[in-house]
Amino acid sequence: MELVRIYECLCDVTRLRLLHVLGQGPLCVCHFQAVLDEPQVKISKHLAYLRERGLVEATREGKWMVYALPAKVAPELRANLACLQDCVRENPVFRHDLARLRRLAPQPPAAGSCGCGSMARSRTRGTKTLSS
Amino acid sequence: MELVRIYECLCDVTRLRLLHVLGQGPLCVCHFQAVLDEPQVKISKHLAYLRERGLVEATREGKWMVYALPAKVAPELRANLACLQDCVRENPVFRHDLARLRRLAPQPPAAGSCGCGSMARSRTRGTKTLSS
DNA sequence: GCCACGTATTCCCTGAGGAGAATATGTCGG
DNA sequence: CCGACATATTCTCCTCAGGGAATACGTGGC
Repeated sequence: MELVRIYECLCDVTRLRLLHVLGQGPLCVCHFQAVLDEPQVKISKHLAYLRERGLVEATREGKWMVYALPAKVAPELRANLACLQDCVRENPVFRHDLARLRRLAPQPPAAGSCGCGSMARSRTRGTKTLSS
Repeated sequence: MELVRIYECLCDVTRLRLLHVLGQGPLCVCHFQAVLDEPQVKISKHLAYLRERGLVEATREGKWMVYALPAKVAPELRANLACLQDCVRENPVFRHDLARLRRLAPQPPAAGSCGCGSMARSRTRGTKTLSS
């Protein structure tokens, strides 16, 4: 069942958040880190998971990997993504993600720049490596 | 995340089939066995799984346990069940389940009878215990 | 060629979950 | 009380998934 593979992808909050944010447009990993405030390895692994199963596609932009929903989305996936967007519309976590996304990139990141360098020093984790 | 719990329930074909069939109305375990053609333990465990997570409710009818979608379904669940019904509409397995369901119970099983006794000797599994 | 940066992969540990066989529980009819 | 039936639970085995730390890889700048 193809459908089951999709649901397996939706079984994790991190992945839900990734997909939800991707609904707004393509994004690079460091942006995801900043938006979700989760460690790099976590983001990266979940994106790999989604990629293996074809829920997202990745393209290299210089040093950055930009992830996006595939150009042609299967109907079942499309339906479920719509359903997801609908279900989390009022959820604080997901709203917060969108808020941070907009704060980071008022306009969609232009290909080739990504803007990652200019923003939030992506700390590796709660390790207070900063301001110490 | 409440939503994640729902998706976890949708990660297994057997459970998808159970929920799909339940969309047609309440059903007892032996009917499920006949409709899905799966062993008793499998059906039973997956129903228990769904029940723990509140996706289905169970009531005893004499010797039979009748499972049904809960009276009040949470909006997220409702949305996802609708999405599911939509996604599997053309899937052979799920269509087949519905076909067998209709063949077994042209009219919804009356509470108190269940009709289980009158129908398909529910074999425990592919074990050819019958006609030998 | 080396370094810094962004990202992916590996390793290790832990826990969940699916399958089946066997067994237990609950309910009814006698 | 016993036996038949419907269903649930337990046990064992196995695979997969998640988390984090450490490390590898790829790219661009000097």
